[in-house]
Amino acid sequence: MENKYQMFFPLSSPSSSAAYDPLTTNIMAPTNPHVFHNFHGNSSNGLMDLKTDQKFIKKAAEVKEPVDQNGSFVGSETDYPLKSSAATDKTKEKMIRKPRYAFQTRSEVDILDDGYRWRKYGQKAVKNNKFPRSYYRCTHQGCNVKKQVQRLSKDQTIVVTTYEGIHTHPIHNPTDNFEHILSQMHVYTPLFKPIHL
DNA sequence: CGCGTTTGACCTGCGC
DNA sequence: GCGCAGGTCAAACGCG
Repeated sequence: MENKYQMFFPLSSPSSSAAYDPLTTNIMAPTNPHVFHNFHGNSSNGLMDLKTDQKFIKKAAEVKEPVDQNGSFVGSETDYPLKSSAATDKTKEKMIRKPRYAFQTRSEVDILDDGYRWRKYGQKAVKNNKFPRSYYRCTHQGCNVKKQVQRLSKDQTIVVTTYEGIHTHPIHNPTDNFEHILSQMHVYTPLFKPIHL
């Protein structure tokens, strides 16, 4: 299988402000692929360095489309209960806010092998999109990380992957991890300006 | 047999 | 209140 991915790194600001409250959207600009190496959990790195003092985020704003119209990476925080039936007023206040990161890759395959083991737990048809969205959960015991994978209706060569949560364990297969993928990846950054020009 | 996928049902939030 | 859409569950099924 060919492992050629094109990644859409963060752009400046979303072109459409309708669904993007700047308070709910974290634009990240990794200067090198190593920020992804710590995807399993170090909040001190660039990728995980998110705002933690945000107010309650309206769900509609965060879930709609994690990616802007230019096809860029955005991240946002989400907060909703694992099982919404338990979401009383009090539990809502205590709901764990999980960081959520979305990015696009140009790939022929839907599933990017990032080194973790995922178990698919659902698939849903998405409105205005002829491609279904797949829901995955990390199979590692005690790790509650989820991800959603979806192809863009506009451009079916683009795969949108949304990670939710932080891995609490090492990568399952270090020889085929996300960094490895990145090393094979074509960086597609039309508006992204590297630090060293 | 264990693990992962499929898929319909179910639940909840939101907009009207 | 109702309908829609997103997200999750869980039984059935497939595969190695």
